[in-house]
Amino acid sequence: MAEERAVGTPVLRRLNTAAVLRAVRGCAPEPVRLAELVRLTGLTRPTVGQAVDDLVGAGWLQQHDPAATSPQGGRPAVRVSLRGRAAPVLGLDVGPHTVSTGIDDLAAHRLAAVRLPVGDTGAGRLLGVVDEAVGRALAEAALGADEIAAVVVATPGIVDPASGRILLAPSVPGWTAVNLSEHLRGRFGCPVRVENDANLAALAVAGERSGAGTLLAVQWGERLGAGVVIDGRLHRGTGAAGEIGFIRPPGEFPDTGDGRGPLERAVGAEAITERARRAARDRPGSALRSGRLDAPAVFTAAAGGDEAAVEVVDAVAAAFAHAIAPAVLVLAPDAVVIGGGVARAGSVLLTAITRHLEGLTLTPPAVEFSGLAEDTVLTGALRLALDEVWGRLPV
Amino acid sequence: MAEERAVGTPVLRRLNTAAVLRAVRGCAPEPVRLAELVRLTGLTRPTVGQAVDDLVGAGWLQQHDPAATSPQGGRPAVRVSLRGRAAPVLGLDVGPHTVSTGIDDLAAHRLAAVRLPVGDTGAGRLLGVVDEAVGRALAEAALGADEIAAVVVATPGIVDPASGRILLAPSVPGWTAVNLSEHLRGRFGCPVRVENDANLAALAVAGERSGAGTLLAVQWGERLGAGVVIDGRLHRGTGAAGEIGFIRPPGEFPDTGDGRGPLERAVGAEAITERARRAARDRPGSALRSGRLDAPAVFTAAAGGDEAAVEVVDAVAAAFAHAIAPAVLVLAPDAVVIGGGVARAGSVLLTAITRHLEGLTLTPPAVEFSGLAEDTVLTGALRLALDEVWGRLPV
DNA sequence: GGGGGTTTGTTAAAGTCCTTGAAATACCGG
DNA sequence: CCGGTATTTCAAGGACTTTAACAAACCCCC
Repeated sequence: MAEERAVGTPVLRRLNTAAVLRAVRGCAPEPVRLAELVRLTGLTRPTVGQAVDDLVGAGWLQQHDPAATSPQGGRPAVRVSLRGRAAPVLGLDVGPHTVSTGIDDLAAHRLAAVRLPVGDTGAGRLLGVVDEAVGRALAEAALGADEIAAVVVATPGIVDPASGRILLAPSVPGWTAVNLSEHLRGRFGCPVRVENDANLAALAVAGERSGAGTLLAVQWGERLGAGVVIDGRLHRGTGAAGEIGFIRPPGEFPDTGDGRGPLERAVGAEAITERARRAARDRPGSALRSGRLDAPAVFTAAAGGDEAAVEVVDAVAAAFAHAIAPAVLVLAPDAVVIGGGVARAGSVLLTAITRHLEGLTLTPPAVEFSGLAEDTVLTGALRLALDEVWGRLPV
Repeated sequence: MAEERAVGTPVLRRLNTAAVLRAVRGCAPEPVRLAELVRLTGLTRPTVGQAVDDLVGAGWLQQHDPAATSPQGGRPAVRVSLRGRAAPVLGLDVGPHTVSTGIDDLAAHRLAAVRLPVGDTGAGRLLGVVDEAVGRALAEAALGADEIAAVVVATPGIVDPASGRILLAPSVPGWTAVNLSEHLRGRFGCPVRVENDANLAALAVAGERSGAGTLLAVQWGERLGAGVVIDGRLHRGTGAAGEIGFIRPPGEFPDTGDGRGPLERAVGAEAITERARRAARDRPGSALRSGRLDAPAVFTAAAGGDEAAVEVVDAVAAAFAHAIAPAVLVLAPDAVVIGGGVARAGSVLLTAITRHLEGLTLTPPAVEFSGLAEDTVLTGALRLALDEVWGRLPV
């Protein structure tokens, strides 16, 4: 049955202490006056005082000198702020070419950031690079592995929610055989969560926007992935949610044998280049025939009005819009945010996608580019780790 | 900022009383011994006693005679149960042909059920039928309109979550002009919520299954709609979530001018009949040429091995699978449950859809028929209304 | 330099609630 | 009529928050 927890008076203390801690977090990174906390939490002065004493004692908060800033005449206020090092979290983005890791403190301050290239692909080698990146980051933050409060790892492929095992990762050969979460759990004494990279990127994108609402965040580069964030929380479904790369768009796109999905073969960065190459063949005057031909070049040419490039962009936008339209109809997201390499395409692609989606959906979502840079996935991993820590407020 | 509620000792009482009430609900409709509640809630005897006294005083619980059932030797236990009439809820399913209404008590006991046909279509007339159905149901349950604690109305079309206005309802001409929620709010003193009918059906289907997980519940008849339920909660998105009828499947399906979406024109019950008619034309021996030709007949013929019928069913299944595959990839639901008229098709359709989905998705969901009967939508409306009441436990 | 004003911190008493443990109650079977 | 059993009732004790009054520290201004 619904085994409810017994509720005695001590629970009140827990609740109030947690409320105070959250209030302090809401003001981070600024130190807060206790009187301000009274106003924020609605609790009374003695209660807040008690809670703050407890939190300082447990290492969650640090007291500041009353010396600084005395705004109005009156007794100098005690000011407290988050003691970030109380529960630092580690994020890890394991990609086929690069391993990025970062350490954030409780207040989301970056304590360390390390990025290492992966020379030759190979799962065993990758694990070594992961270890080295983690070691360097810990050294940079001057922390021991046992001090880390939560670890979140981003990896391509599908992750089993329960075990953290990687079930499918076409882009890293042999990667599914490695039990990454097991490996890291041995090194850290805290929960280690492995999550799909596109999902974490979605979380990062959602963090940039307002909390509520539904978001479909697409990562669009050579490969395509997406994450669904509903009211600030990641939607995982049975585990493989957001795998838009395997949507089958109209038309035939032969299997490339490298594990890519149909949509990736149709509108991935490489496919865009290939489309442009074919389009340029029939257009002697096209800008696509001169200079280096890659996806950015196609978008630049389209922005300049080059007919062949515009056609390519429109075809790509149409294929993408048709592919995601059913999902947009079912989810009715507030926005579709596009990140990854293609996000640097400029507005040509955006407007085309918007136009096509308008004809295919009932309440067309806003279509936007993500403003986040290369470390989107890492940001999302750290964000999820922080959420995890804040979720189990161990006051 | 995060305006936290002040937490004093009285809050404890609220919490515990609510826990007791939930525990009683968990045992409904059976009366519960107080000692049992102590075990269920983990609270102590005096606390439970206090809470029960409060709840009986407020009318939420009713005490039973100790006369009945004395299982073991010992002092007869005080037994309490939900006083259903404390907060009855009213559900309303407004369809183009029928208006159904029902009243449930707190324990989800049906107190009244009224179903009225709508003679001629027309928004004004429909409103009159709604009023009559509500009036009859109230009379049947011997309740006044002011005693109802929550009202949920199911309507076709897209509903604005904020105002409750109907934004788009192709199947009922003029229906968007009627402010249904305003009309009912004038009659009831409680919250009135208007919700898309397919969404409510989804909620009902989810209620039949275990609580957690992601569910895509499709209503498949002349028209197609769906609802998304995630961990027991309805996903609305911007308001139009689940409108799968407007997915555009491959192939051309001319606009019929009655507001139907492309997928409805491709695989709706009527489209199935039309497909069968065309298939039968070329097959002199087909079972489809004899007898009445409608969707059930097609499925029956396919189950019997009729070649033309099998082809039709397979084509329909393929179109449906292709249409929802992108949504399945993005959502990764545990199950796709199909209700509505087509759900009585038998397993021919199911297996065909399952087969096609397996090739189109990474983690194919279970595809099932809903076991619920005609009043699925009404059940969902009542369920949501009850959730609403239980959500704002006004202890 | 001293007093008023202001803001904040401190402390003790009171109130509310939950818990503990012992005693009382009510029914059964023999 | 008497133990046995399960439940209820009652009173004392402990934990927490609140209220309210008081003390501290700083500013400004005369």
